[in-house]
This record gives sequence, C-alpha cells and structure tokens, in this order.
Amino acid sequence: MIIKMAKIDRRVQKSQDAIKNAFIELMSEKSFDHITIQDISDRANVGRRTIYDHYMDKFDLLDKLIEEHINELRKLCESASELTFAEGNMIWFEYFEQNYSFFSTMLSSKGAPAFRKSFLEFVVEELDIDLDLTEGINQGLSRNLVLRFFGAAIVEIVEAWITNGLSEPADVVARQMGQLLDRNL
Amino acid sequence: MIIKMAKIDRRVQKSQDAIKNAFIELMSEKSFDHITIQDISDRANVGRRTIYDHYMDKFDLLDKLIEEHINELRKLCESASELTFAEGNMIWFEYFEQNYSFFSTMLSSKGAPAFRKSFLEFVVEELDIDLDLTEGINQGLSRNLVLRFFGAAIVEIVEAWITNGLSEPADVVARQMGQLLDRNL
DNA sequence: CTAAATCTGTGCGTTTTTGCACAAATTCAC
DNA sequence: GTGAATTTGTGCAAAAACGCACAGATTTAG
Repeated sequence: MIIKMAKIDRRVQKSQDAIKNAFIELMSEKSFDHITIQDISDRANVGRRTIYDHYMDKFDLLDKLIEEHINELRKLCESASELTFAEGNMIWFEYFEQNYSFFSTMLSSKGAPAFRKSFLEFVVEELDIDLDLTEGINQGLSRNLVLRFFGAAIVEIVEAWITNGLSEPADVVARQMGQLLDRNL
Repeated sequence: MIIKMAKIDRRVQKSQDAIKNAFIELMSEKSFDHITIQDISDRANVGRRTIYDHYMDKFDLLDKLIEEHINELRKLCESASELTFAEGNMIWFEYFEQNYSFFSTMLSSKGAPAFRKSFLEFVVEELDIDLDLTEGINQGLSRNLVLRFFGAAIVEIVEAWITNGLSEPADVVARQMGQLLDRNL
C-alpha cells in the first residue's frame, strides 16, 4: 500500500469501471454462462479488444471482481480490528449497502455460486485471526468447527439481508449480529 | 449526410459527451464566466489536454454545443416540413423535453444570453422558408416584421415553458402554440 | 500593490483504446 | 447432424487520450 501506489491511468480506470458495471448489470439479467464478451463490450461501450487488454476471459473478470471486493472487505477488517463486532459490523454493512448491486447479483439465484464460496472462505479467514480458544467460553472446542459454525452464520445473515432487498436498516442488522458474535467470540 | 458518414471514434464520442455534460452541469451551478477549463476537465473526468484536442476554448465549446442543438432542431424542421405547426410542434417539444438540462441552463438567468439570440435567429430562419406573403391573411405586411413578430412569440413560449420547469404537458403547449401559428401563417 | 496561486494554451513522448482481419471454437436453427 | 451464424482470442497499426512541463496571463488574498 505504502510501497507502491502507481496511480492508475484514467483511461484504464474508466474502461475497467465500465466493463465491471456492464458485467454486473448483465449478471442481473442472465446467467453467467449466457453472458458473452460481446455483450459486455456492447453494454460497456468499450471495444471488445479492450476487455482482452484487461482480462483473460469472463472467468478472469468474475474472479477479479470478486477478489477486489473481498480485498476491500479485508481492508475494512484491518482498520476495524480494535472494535467490537457490533461496531465493526456497521462498517461492513455500510460497504454492502454501497455496493448493493454487486452483492445482490452475486448472491442471487442466477449469480455465480463461486462468490458464496469465496466469501465464506474469507469470513472464516478473518475470524481465524482473532479467535482465541485458550480461554473463554470456547475453550476445548475444535477451531475448525467454531470457525465454520460462525462463518456460515455470518454469511447467511448477510445473504438474507441482501437478497431481501435491504428491507431492514443496516445498523439494526449489524448491531444484532454483532451482539450474537460479541457474546460468543 | 448521405455523402459522408465517417462514424465517429468511440473515444471521441465519449470524451465529447463527458465534456459537454460536465459543462452543462457547471452552467447550472455558476455563470459561464466563472467556469474554467480546469473545472470542466475535473468534472468530466477527462484530461485537460483532451478538451483542447476538441475545442479552442470554452467559448468554442459553448458555440459548438449551441450549434449542435440548433442543427438537430433544423433536421427536425426538415423532416416535419409537410406537417402543420400543431403537428410539427409536437416533435419540437419532445426534443426540448429530452434535452431539458441543456435548454434549461441555456435559457436560465445564469445561462449565456448568447443562446437566446442564436435560437431566435434560427427560428426566424425557419419561418422564413415557408412564409408566403403573396396571398392569405398576411398579404402586404413586411416580411421582416412578420418573421420577427412570430419568431419572438415562439421563442418566448418555449422559454417560458422551459424555465417554468415543464409544468404543463408538452403536447398541450405544442398544440396550443400550433393553433396560434396555423391560424396566422 | 504585490506576491502567491491558479489557470491557460501548447509541444511532446507515452500509454491506452480501437477497429479490423482471421482462424478456430462454439452455439443455434432446422 | 449439418451448415450457418456467432463468438472467441490474438496480431497489428492507427487514433485518441494522457500527463507533464513550461511560459505567460489572470485571479486571489493580505
């Protein structure tokens, strides 16, 4: 971060944004399999060639897109490492809200199940960092079991909230989930 | 039109669109005099250099912008030359509605008075084409006087409708103004 | 009024985007 | 299943956008 910050060329930024947005849009209209590079190129109003300048193929595009958001979430986790779950969740849920269209399509039925997997993996990874089994109420439990147990729980709540169209206020969900986690971890 | 239709490069189109939109936006925020090329470049998210690749300066930009819309209106007039005013006006007012942000800023207080002048000039020009003084109710009247009389009237109605925020339905205004014109020209 | 800051217009070399063409792969329609 | 149509991935050369630097004009602040 501090080491290399070669600012991205404005054109690159714009092209990638257009491509990603077009892709997300298309994901909400048809399944991943039926999206063609051509479609993306048309929708993004970008030369087909340009897409290949940035991504290997649509799988790569999807990967990069997922990875990018996971990385953003990872950063948020770092910056919130000193907070309680209840507090940190607020930041998380804000991010979900801001990038609603992405998470919505990625978690919806048509969306790539790939994302759910990556997401759970990441959540487990993050929980792993702070989980302490040597003392407290979780003493003696299997690390793996605890991580998967709460990891899946978190993912489920986020998914439900997103696919329900954000029907409940972010801060309410964040606080309640935070309460459950702070009580257990 | 039929002769040369060298399709515009996608990048050119996008840059110019961004620049024009940024400019229109800025026009609604501050007066023309206070808008800098820098502002436009920032707002449009386009290199300052790029603006100079397309326009001499902000005056040129304004000119081109105005000219472009006037030309569009001219095309509409041609395609509607066989219609009555009541009918043709519908097409006109649709165009105004579609490009509301442009006309709105151009006719608003802060907008460049330059536009009003160009616009009136154009309307007169168009009326001139079809005006026949050799017969009918306008026999014997001064051509110039008739043109300016109704030209100004038309501009005024359009201006009032636009600056009033399109409070009345386009088709109503179009039809009523059409009635007045069909009765007189 | 003066100094600092900002904006302007332009030259220049670099990077990115683009369209086109093409062969191979895939999908679609019948 | 076969043939037509579409999509894919890539090479290439031209066009556009870019950032930077600079000197001069203009604006802003004290």
